[in-house]
Amino acid sequence: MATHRSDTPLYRRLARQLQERIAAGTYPAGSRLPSEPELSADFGVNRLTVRQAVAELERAAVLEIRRGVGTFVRPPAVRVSITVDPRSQRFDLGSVHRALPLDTPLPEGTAGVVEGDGEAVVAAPAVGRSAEDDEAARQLGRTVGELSRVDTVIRIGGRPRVANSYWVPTRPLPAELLRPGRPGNMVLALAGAAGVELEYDWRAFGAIGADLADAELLGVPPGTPLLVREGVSCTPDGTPALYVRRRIDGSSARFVLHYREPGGTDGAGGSGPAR
Amino acid sequence: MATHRSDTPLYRRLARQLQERIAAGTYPAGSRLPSEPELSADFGVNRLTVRQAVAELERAAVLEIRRGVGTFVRPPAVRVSITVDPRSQRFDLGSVHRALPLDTPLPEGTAGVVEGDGEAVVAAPAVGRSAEDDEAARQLGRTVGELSRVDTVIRIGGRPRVANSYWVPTRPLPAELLRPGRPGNMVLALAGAAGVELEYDWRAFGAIGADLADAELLGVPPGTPLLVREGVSCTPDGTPALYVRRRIDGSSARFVLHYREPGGTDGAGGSGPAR
DNA sequence: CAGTGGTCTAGACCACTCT
DNA sequence: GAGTGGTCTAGACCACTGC
Repeated sequence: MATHRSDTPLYRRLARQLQERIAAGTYPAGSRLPSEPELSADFGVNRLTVRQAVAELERAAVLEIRRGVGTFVRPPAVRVSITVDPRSQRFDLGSVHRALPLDTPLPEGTAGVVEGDGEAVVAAPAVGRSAEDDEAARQLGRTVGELSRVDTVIRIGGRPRVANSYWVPTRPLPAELLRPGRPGNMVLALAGAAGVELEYDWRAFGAIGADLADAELLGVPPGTPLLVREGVSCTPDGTPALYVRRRIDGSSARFVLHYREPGGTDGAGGSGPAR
Repeated sequence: MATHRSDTPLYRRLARQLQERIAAGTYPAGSRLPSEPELSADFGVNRLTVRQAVAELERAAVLEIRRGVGTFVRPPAVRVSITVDPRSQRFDLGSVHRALPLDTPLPEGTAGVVEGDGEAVVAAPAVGRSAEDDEAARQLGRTVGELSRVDTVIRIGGRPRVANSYWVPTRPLPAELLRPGRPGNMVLALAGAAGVELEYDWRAFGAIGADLADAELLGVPPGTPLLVREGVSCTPDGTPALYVRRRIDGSSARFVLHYREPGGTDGAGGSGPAR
């Protein structure tokens, strides 16, 4: 292994070999890889080099590492679909979408709604000089001093899956609304507090690695790919009234937008994303 | 540093300290961090521990590492907005959106459309037994044997930014259409080859770390957070006719969906996402 | 308890960038 | 050439998991 001449680093060649073995079925989905000391001996490289290769494949969602247990080949993704209604500011949470054939058993922890699910306030931080606060002020056409902010977390299937930050040009907000732990749909609560109706202006989708704060909120390692959905909602007369920024654990959830009416011909035999 | 008792690992405490210094302005945006040996000496930890902390902050898009030069505090993101028209299958590429105050200078390499921009074929792989191929077959309600596949890359601002895979139940496809390097909008070409019109059925957004193949195509390190946009388009009678899967470098581009008509009141003084 | 992955150190050599 | 980050090794100790 170490004798093989190449300009690509050893750990990446090792990662490629592991991925090839997975694709070839040598390590089938769900199976345990040889332990790090074993791989280290088999390939004749240091254990740290093995770890570097394994870490890359873990970030690419090819492997799943369970501390004290072993490293496993990830089965095909099963993710929560979050279906968005463009009219109301409402999600349809908890619909489980299986991305692969129907005979794949559901992994544990991906089932439907459980106790404690839903949205809850985690903090109401002062709107200061963070880059996010400045961005919110810009998007709403206000100064940071005019804004209030609320941070929430949405739990699905018992796990925190979405971290949210809301900025509104309403100050002060009712204290009850900001109480940590307060449950309930925050968009509706904010619209109610401001006494306005809200309509989508625009929404944008991006992807970023979890920073240290989001990693803690969502219970994932820093750097985990997060789906970021941000946007502005307006009152019916077009005044920007809400800037939202949501961070979603990318490996466990996805946003689905439907363009055709439900009940139409489904050529895939009902196997499309849950609605 | 090393004497400080805590159950959080040393490298993460170091990462947190670095992030605090960045937030506090000790290391301003765009500035160079002390070199790894310097940080190693300053904090009294091994260089590998420093590297672990820096690597986390790099994946979280807080730092940018330039080999042989140094490690820098990332300036506020400037990203290409990809605006989607829900009717046609068309993008509006190349519109640059600045996420932060307007006096921030544009970094190099983020300007408008340059030579070589646009979509080009990179491969027409056989539709075999990969997990993606199976998923495409399932979504289109076909067997893998009935499908053709084309992979393309879209370049914006001179850099590859979007990797695409298309599956269609048309076989064989015209050889000219599959020629590596062939430029032009692939959705339109595929619709033309099949002699049909295409409408959106659904689109889903997710986030995932780049696997080894996508990392090479996009010129980013494996594990880089990618925005994944996938979906099915139908013919007007509702027959699934195209499954698309796009992977977009999350740090440099985002998808924008507009819900209000253009020309309406823009309370933010025209500072919203490019249209 | 044995085995797994997680962290940390010390030291070495290399490839790259800029001057 | 000097300084930067990139890779790799050897060895150690720890925390977690499951039997």
